Amino acid sequence: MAPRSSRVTSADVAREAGVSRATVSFVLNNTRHQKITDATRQRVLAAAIRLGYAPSAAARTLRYGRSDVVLGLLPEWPLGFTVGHLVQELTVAFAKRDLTFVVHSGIRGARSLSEIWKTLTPAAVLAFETFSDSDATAMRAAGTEVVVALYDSKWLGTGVGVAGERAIGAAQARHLVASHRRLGYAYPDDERVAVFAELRLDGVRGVCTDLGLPAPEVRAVPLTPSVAADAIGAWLAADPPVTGICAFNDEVAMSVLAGLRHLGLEAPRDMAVVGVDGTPVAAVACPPLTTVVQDLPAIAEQCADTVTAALSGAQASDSPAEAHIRLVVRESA
Amino acid sequence: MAPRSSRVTSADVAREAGVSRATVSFVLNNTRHQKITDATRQRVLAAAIRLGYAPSAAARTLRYGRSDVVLGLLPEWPLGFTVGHLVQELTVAFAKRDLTFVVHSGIRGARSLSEIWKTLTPAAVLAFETFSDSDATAMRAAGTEVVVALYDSKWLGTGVGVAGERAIGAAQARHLVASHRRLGYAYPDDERVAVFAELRLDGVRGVCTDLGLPAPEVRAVPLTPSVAADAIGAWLAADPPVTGICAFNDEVAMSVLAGLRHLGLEAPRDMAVVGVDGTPVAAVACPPLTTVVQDLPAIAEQCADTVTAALSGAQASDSPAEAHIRLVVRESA
DNA sequence: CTGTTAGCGCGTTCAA
DNA sequence: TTGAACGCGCTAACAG
Repeated sequence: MAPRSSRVTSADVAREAGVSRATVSFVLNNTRHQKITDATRQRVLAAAIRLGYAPSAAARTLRYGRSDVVLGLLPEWPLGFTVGHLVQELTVAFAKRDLTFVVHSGIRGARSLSEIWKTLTPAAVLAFETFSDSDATAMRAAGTEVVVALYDSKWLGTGVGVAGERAIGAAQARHLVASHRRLGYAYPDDERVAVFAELRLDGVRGVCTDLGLPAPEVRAVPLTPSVAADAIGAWLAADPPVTGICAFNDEVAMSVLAGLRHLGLEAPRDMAVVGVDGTPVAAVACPPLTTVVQDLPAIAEQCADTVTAALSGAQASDSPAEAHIRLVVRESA
Repeated sequence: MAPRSSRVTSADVAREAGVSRATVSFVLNNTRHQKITDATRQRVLAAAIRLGYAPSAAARTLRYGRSDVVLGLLPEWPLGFTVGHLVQELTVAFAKRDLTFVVHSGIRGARSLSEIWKTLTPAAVLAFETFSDSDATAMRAAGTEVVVALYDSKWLGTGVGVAGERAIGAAQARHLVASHRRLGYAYPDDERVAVFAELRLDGVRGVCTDLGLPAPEVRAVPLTPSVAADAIGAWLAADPPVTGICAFNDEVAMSVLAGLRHLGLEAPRDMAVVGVDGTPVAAVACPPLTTVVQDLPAIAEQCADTVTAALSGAQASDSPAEAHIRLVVRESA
């Protein structure tokens, strides 16, 4: 590592304003129960601006034990529209609460979890996937207060995470059961998203059970039209045939649509398909895709609430998962 | 801010191993020209492990003047598959070089740029969009060595950024001119990606000019089939008709395909379309989309090389933009 | 040759 | 309002 470069420090400001470093600190942090003359305050503020003073976050972090960073740990699976959007909303939500949200991709080959939080000393860690107990313990020991895995049953919130995913599957199923007696589930061809897929599938199963319908017929549907066509053939060959498909997400749903075209069939006439995510392309699918969208700004707000509450030792209130979910009905179902 | 919690420090390790804190530091950093007995070394290492010692990054950063963080500043526009993938590859590339790559979304409503780098004291900042000179100056003054805007003409590399985007447009055009005399450019319906769109369009223009063909006919194509159909109508009504379309990206390309279906037309018979990005859905488009993909791992490596070179005061070598681009030919063109 | 002492970097805060 | 000390790791200079 190279040596540091010049920097304006609080000592420089103190010298410029003719006061002590302590006074500079008091003024800049509006410390209560420390009476500072208005004249002194102005002198310090002016000096700070004149010199372009920027407090060292490192020193602050060293002192407090943790930074104002909230670390988002992204999963290894491909990041699409939804995760990107959620990250943006989380960034805004945390900014409102004076926290800096940064994201690190937890991809294999990247740095180990411990190296990352050691580097950042975050106030809170928000992970998509579960991490080990030892990691969690170590983080807490290092000063990170909140440690949350979004898609883990340990997560407290009901509006996001586990319950939210179930509600997504349920919403798909409820739309289809109006005109289809037998549902299928188009499972993603990617091990890494299995956690999600299982939860959403669970939601579909729940609706089927509640209505006394047969359990959904699960098939993996990769993003290859010909292979998707095979899955469709099997669904339609069942007795009674499976005609309503809940797809894991819009991509998988569009693959089902491609499979239908491959067989010379048509949605929703021969088979109805519902996706998840409300990606922009879903609107230009063939036919335009009916899909379940989540209210990501609301989810982000709730996440941020939970984290800030935990940071101050309180408990945040939950909002129901259903409130965050909406069905966009287009032509595919 | 709440007070800090307990933490294992180098002093604890020193006490446990029966040596001074200096010795602990020497051992843990493999400091040259400081001979440490193997026995002592083992004792320190053992103590560190036993206690679960994790050096404070804040203290290190305070000492060195900057952290080992490389900050990626994401643009405000929607983050899709490609940016997500690039972030993953950059994370891996920087990890190889012992740097921690984190990303912050520069969305409106988020924290100001200055607050972010003050918080992180990054070794380098990698931005997708240009930032102001005052920001750049302030960052350098604060100890951040490298400050780069990827899609800015100031960027040195030829393989990524500006030159890369031009090469993408050129690749699209070169594929189409084999069988189409008049090209169209499907421009995105989003102000925020105009920087990109202009560069890619420039690449298309260049090929047309070189071959003595008319300049590409530019039309905005939103993600609405009926509106896309209008654009297609205009293209086909031209004299001679525009029959080869370079789309800004796969989404826009798929919208063009939807517009064709809307008119009862078919690609590539009535109009050929080439996308950009190689998104997974492009493979299940109707018809499957021909698209230009970038070698993101290679681009990430080159970015990381440039940054590390700059961090050590050297100059990295460039590789040509064309080497990072590949055409995936499917059915749409 | 091996290991220690001492002080720095910067903002915060207690005691005076 | 301020001097002094603290948080934690690094390293030049020095002692054994």
